[in-house]
Amino acid sequence: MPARKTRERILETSLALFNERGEPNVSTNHIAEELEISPGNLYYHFRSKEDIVEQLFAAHEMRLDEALTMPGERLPDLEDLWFQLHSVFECLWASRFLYRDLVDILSRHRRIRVRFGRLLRRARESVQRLLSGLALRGMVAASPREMEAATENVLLVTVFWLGYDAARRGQTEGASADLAAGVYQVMMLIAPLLAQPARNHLLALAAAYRR
Amino acid sequence: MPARKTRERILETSLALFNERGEPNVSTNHIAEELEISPGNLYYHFRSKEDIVEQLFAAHEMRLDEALTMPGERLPDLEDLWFQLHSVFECLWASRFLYRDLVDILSRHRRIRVRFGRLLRRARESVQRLLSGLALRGMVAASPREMEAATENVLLVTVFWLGYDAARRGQTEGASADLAAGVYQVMMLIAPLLAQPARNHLLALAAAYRR
DNA sequence: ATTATCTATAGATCTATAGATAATGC
DNA sequence: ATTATCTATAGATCTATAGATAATGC
Repeated sequence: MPARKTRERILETSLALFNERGEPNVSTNHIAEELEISPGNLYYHFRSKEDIVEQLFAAHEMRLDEALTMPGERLPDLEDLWFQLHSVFECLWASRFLYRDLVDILSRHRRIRVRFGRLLRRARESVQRLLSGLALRGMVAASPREMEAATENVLLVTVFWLGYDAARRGQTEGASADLAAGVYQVMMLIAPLLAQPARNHLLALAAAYRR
Repeated sequence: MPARKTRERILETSLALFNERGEPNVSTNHIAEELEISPGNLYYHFRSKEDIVEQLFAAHEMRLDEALTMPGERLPDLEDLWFQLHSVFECLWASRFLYRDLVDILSRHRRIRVRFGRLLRRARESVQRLLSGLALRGMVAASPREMEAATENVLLVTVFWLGYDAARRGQTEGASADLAAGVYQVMMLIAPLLAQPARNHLLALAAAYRR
C-alpha cells in the first residue's frame, strides 16, 4: 500500500469530519476509526493533530489565494466582483471547519494564526483593488472613508457568514449553508456605495441570489 | 459561609476565565482551582459546566435585552442609534466568551441555541425599528431591499466584531479589543443608506470613533 | 531493507459523584 | 438538622509513543 494514498485519505477524512462536527469535537481516534485504521498508523503519517490541521490550512490557503487573484490588466467591474465573491465563498465552504471555530483554532495554533493574518491582508488588498476599480470607472458615489469601512465590512461578513448563518438557523452541524445568501449580503453591502446606473446593475445581479 | 456568596463567586470567576481563555479551554477543575475551592464544592452549587454556562447566558440575555429596548414614544434618531450601539457593544464585550466560540457553544448546548435564536430575532426587530425610524424621518435614500440587507449585516457585524477583531490582530486571548472600532464599523454600514444631511451627520458622529 | 501498519499503553486530562467532615442557624 | 465543603475516585476521553508485525520493492 503506497503511503501516499493513506496520507491523503487521512486529510480528506479529517476535513470531512472537521467540517461536519467542528474541529474541536473531532479527535485523532475519531479520524482513525472512520478510516478503519489504527490510531498508531495515523501518527505514522502525521506528527500531531495540529499537523493535520496545518496541512488542511495550507491547502485552503493555496486555493483561496487563487480565488483572490484579480483579472490582471483591465479594471475590475461588477461582473468580476460577482465572480470573485462566488469563488471565494465556495472556497470558504470547502474548509468551513476553519471559520466555524476560527478564533479558537487561531488561539491554539500559532503558525496558522500568522498565516491567516497574511491571508486576510491579501484578501483586503484584493477587495481594495476591486473597489478602487469601480471608483476609477466612475461608479462610486461614496466618500473614501465609507469605502475604507466597507472594505473591512466586506471581509468581516465574508469570513463570518457561514458562522452567522449557522447561528441564525440554529443548525450548527454540517447542514448545507446558504452560500448564495452570503454572496447576496456582500453585494448588498457594496450597492449603496455606488452611483446610478451601476447601483441598479448590482442590485439586479444580487437579486438573482435572493433566497 | 452563605451559599449565595460562593455560587456567585463561581459565576464571576467562570465568566472571567471563559472571557480570558475561551470557554472550551476552561475546565471545571480550572475554575475550582482559581477560586481555591474543591471541584466537589463546585458541583454542589452547579449540576454541570453546562449549567454554569447557561446561568451566564441568562444574565447576558437579560442585560442585552435591556440594552435593546428602544426610546418608546418618539421616533428613534441618529443619537439613539449611537447610544444603542454603544450599550450593545459593551454588553457583548462583558460576555465575549459567548461570541468567541459562538457556533461551538450553540452546537453543544441545545437550550442556549434556542434562547440565542430568540435573542437574535429580538435584536433584528430592534434594528428594524431603528432603521424604519430613520426612514420615517425622511433620512433614508436607499431601497427597501438595501435596508433589509443592511439590517442583517448590522446583526452579523455586531455579533462577530469581537471575533473578527481578535482574528485580525492575531490576539485571540483576553487582550482588550477595539470596541470603538466595532461601533464605527456598524455606523459606517448605515451611513451610505442615508440622504444628506443625515449622512454627513452620521459620518461626523462616527468620526469620533475612528482609531 | 524499507515502508506501512497494528497492538498496547503511558500519562494527562476532564466531568461528575459518593461519602465523609466541617460549619451554620435554629 | 441543614447547609457547605472536602477527599478520593470512577470512568471516559485524548494525544502520542514504543515496539512488534506485516507488506512492499529492489
